[in-house]
Amino acid sequence: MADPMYRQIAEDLQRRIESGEPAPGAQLPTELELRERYDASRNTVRDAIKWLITRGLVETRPGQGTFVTERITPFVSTLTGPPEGKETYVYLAEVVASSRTPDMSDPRVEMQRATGNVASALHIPEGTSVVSRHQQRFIDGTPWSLQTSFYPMALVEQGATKLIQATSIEPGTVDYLAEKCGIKQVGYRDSIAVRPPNEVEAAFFKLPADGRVSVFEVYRVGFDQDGARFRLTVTVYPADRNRLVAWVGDVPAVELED
Amino acid sequence: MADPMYRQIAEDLQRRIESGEPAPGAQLPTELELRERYDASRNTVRDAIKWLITRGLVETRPGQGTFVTERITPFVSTLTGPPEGKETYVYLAEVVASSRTPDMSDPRVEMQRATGNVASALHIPEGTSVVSRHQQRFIDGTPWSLQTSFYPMALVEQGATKLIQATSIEPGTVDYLAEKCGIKQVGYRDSIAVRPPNEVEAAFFKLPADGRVSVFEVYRVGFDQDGARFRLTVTVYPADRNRLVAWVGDVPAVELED
DNA sequence: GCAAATTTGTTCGTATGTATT
DNA sequence: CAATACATACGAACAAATTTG
Repeated sequence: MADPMYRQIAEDLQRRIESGEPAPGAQLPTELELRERYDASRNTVRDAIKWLITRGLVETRPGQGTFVTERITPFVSTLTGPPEGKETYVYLAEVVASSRTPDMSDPRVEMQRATGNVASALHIPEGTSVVSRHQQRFIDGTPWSLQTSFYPMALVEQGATKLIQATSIEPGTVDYLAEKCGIKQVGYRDSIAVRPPNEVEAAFFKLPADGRVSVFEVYRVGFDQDGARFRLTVTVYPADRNRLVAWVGDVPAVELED
Repeated sequence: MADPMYRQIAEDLQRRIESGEPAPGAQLPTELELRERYDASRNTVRDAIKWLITRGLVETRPGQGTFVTERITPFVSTLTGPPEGKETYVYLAEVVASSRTPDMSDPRVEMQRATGNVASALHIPEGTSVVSRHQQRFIDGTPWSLQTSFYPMALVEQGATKLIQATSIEPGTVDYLAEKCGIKQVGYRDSIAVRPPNEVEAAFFKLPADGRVSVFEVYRVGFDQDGARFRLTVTVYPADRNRLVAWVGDVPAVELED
């Protein structure tokens, strides 16, 4: 008398899937067939399938059936780079092979008052005016990440007026701020957390509506030559198709591996 | 005619929880009470609660009720440090306050043949003999991470015999290998992924059995002065109570914030 | 383009088991 | 031991999405 029946069914299916039969992409027997095979009710079979869904082993498509999930070759983003560097580097099998590059939408620019998270990350009082620049980023058409950068409004007053224009800043915001305000980024710090996606994120990344796939949330704070914080960038990556890399010291170039 | 009823119930409850009523830790009305409030069946109410569980908003305790989950103050681990550095640094509110330190079990040492992941990370052929050293790590009694390091058996043959003893190597394995084999770690690379926990991990970290809370998996490969890979460390952290930090360039010491 | 068949999604009702107080 | 509350399991019906004829 060990596990409940739905767990036993789920574990039997899991063993079969992990042994490669049915293979990734292939369809499982229908709920009615499984009901007969395991001599259980359809609801119990559905509980077993739900358990497998939560673990990412299968996915269901209404009107079609239940399928073994296929492994995605992940995008690899490197967090570490030159302190004065512009953006996060990305390596991925397809990019390397076909020299495709990330693509991003024009920014949506908003004036906001700094709320708790933003204020404490930038070390400014809550309610301080900030500019937020929000972009959707794609790789080869696939939604890759959502990025929002926050800058104190004071920078705009110091001449960095492009910050409040809804166009990309070339060759990069860090260079632009150095030129306009004399702010040089001498370092940055990333803080990485994992959480379930909100509705906007789930829709953009086309994540399953059940909130099973979580997202990486990377807070990057930029420091200038005076040790002051002048920029916060929050980047959200779906955890099912992304991998982050950080390195220290003397290491060879990144290849693709585990 | 928008969402199904269980979603509407879930979203109503979510709004209430996010507005702070009921507060974290407090109990929700029982399933039977909710059944009456929303004029739905108990099963539909349970579907709504399942949806909230998946998103980490509530948890159920058999015989007691359904409760709003409490936020955990996370452990913060810093990935970046000196290349020749020994271990990952940890900062956390309680540790800083009461100067508590991480605590780890004696290693479980095994001789293994390198499988796919290990072999490709260490750039050795599959089947090569390796030593694995597995440790459980706690902070103030709380399960914090599971760590397994893999070393090519060749290092043992070169004199690093402590690798196959089931005791901690003080002051650190990196120092020990420098002394015994002349291998100096000049850099390392971390690769961070997120996945659902396996059964061992779920049990050790006391994660909910439904696989909802995922884990960080950090692969750290150490490189020596010849650019060769001599060590792979795989560390697994439960994502609900951990946060990773990486920094580049000149940044002030870490404080606790978002 | 439409209708039928197939398959999963939602909702109800009911009964019994198990954990906690 | 009894009461309470969640967990599991069954059966049934209809809805919604998709494919097929």
